[in-house]
Amino acid sequence: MKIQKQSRSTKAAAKSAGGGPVTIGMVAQAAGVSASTVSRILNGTAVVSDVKKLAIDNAIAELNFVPNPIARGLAGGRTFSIGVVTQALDSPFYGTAMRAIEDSLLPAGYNALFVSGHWDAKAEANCIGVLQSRRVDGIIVLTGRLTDQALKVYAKTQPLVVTGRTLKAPGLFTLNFDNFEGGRIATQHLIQLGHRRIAFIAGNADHPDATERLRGYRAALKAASIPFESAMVVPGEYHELSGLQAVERLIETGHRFTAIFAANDQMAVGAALGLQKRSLRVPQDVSVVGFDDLATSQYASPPLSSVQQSAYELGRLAALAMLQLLSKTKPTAQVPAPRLIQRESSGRLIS
Amino acid sequence: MKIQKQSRSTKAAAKSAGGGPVTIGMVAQAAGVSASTVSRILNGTAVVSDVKKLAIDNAIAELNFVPNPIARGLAGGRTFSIGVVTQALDSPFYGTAMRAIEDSLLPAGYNALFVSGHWDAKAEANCIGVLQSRRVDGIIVLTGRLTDQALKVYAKTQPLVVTGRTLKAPGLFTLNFDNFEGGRIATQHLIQLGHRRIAFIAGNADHPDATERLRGYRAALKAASIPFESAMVVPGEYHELSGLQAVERLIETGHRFTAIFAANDQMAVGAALGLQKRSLRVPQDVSVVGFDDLATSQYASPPLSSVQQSAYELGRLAALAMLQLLSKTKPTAQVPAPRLIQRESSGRLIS
DNA sequence: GTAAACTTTGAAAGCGTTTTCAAAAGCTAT
DNA sequence: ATAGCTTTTGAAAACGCTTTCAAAGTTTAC
Repeated sequence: MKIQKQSRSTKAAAKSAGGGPVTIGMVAQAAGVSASTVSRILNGTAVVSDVKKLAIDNAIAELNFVPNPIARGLAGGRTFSIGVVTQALDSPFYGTAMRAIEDSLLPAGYNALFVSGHWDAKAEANCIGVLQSRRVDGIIVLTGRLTDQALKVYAKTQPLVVTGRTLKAPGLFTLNFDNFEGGRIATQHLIQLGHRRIAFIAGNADHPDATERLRGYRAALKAASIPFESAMVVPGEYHELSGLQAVERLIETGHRFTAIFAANDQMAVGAALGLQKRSLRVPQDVSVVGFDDLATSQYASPPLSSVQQSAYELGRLAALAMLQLLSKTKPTAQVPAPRLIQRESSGRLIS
Repeated sequence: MKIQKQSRSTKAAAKSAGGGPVTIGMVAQAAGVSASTVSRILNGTAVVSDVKKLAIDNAIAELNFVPNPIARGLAGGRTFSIGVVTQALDSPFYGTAMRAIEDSLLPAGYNALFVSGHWDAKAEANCIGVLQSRRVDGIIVLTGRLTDQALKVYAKTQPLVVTGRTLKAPGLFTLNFDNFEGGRIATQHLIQLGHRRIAFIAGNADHPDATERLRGYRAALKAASIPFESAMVVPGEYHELSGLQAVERLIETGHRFTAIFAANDQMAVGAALGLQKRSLRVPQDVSVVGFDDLATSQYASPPLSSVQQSAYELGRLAALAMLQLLSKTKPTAQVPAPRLIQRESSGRLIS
């Protein structure tokens, strides 16, 4: 044993000279203590005498020591990384949420591992498998397709924060946006502008967000005693092209409408383009309202009225909740209520 | 030693019953070989007899064994993860590149670790530090602000793929887009449409992409014997707002122009909006051409003419080059040449 | 038939931490 | 002082893998 220690020290010294990574052993040696003690102050897992603490702090600073997260992960079971399952790495909405997550996690010493599930439950399960094999300390799922049941099972193994649904289970925290209310106020806004023939471009029916927004649309119509017409609802797929196609379909079927509410901004932008292609002016001929209030929507032509749903805030709160979950504090965050941002794409009905 | 082995086996058996993670030791035991041998076929580092290979393969399948990347990282020095330094997690252009990187890396058994440098050399250096501490096997830098010198130093430690510049060094591969040519053909396109008073909205001057695009603009003017006027060049910052502001400035200074070439699509979109706010129609009054051909640009109002620079292809090639670097093959990938995509935002000069 | 040269294999030593365990040291109360 | 606590500390084991080393087994060559 003595020999081993000797060899260790020699190697440590050699390494320090060579410039290789600094290890906890080297710090220990420099401070004249054992590695265990260094680990203890690193993790705050035990009290150490002030004099040693000082020596160690100095040694750490001097050697510029950074603990190796890989080794930490192996030994301690904590990797200080949080897995984030997003659906598309290039989504304008979730991109902002990812930025917020990174911004919030980094100061706490955590890294985010982003993987994308492509809106597919199986791919998502795969992602979670990858994240688990990488021993992430927790997982944030941005609005996926997994079943509530599956999520509850995952939550048993590690902290889980999920957006886009409401669910209660130990180790699980959900953050849900009031899509119903969002749909309602968007429609109400158009009604208040005098519109009564309001088309709705829906999202995928198997997407809970989408169905909630539709419900909001119907509720607003009902409140204004406007009869619901199923022909005014056309399916979309949350991207620009489907918004454009939806408008074509609406026009071709010959249904009159003076306003369009699209279930997200991307479809709203596509719809606006579709209208302009048919020489319909926005908002003089048709008003358009979107949903999400993407950063780019204020620069659309014309700038898009939309239901604000702050992706940044969503990401920030998700990260915060995860940190709380990890520190055994009960998260209580609440997503801000929907708010209508009126811009130039919606205007008073000109009869 | 015998005792230790005994205890290990016991624990392995217990774990297998308990449902905890399957380890290489458990596989070894099930197949009746040593852990070393299992490791060997896992990594293909040595020949093992067919009979044992079969037994091990079966055991792996049976136990559903997945090697622990953390342990692998510690022991072997390979983590099967590639760090990606992007500048903004929510950039439409780099988002697409990230998607391509993930798409290309996953099938090869690698994961991507995305971190963002926020267009700041210091933050970028920090990112690289984080990635290194996580022991990534290689780093892809998407067009950062670090100096060539710094990159060369990093390349000495681990494989490095960098986009947005041309550089030669061992362990370093660069992937550069011909921004000069892109700027040239965009301007040439406008000239061919009859425009002679073409404004240029530039990107940040400390961004090599931006200066190259400006050079291309000037070259095209020169080729057409159009004198360069510095008043026709206004600075921008690669986002929509700066494009809008640039147009305001151009109009306020009273310089006549019939076309605008913006150094990226986001500024072009902002510029189009700025023109429309002044009741200038695009393209009837002013033609607009962008750069990057973002996915959303075809849905702008009007759909934007732009210089295509495939972010997906860029990401794909970067990932591919990284895999080649890791397998000691010399990467040879080349970014496709710029191509002008003509849409409705640019039209013949109506005099 | 034996020496020399490979080939296949397992034991054991790492990789850089954390954590358990027990020893050492410092107190308190008798 | 001394027994009995509590606090601080270091040694060593553990995490799950890779890799080195050497032993055992197989060929090949004379």
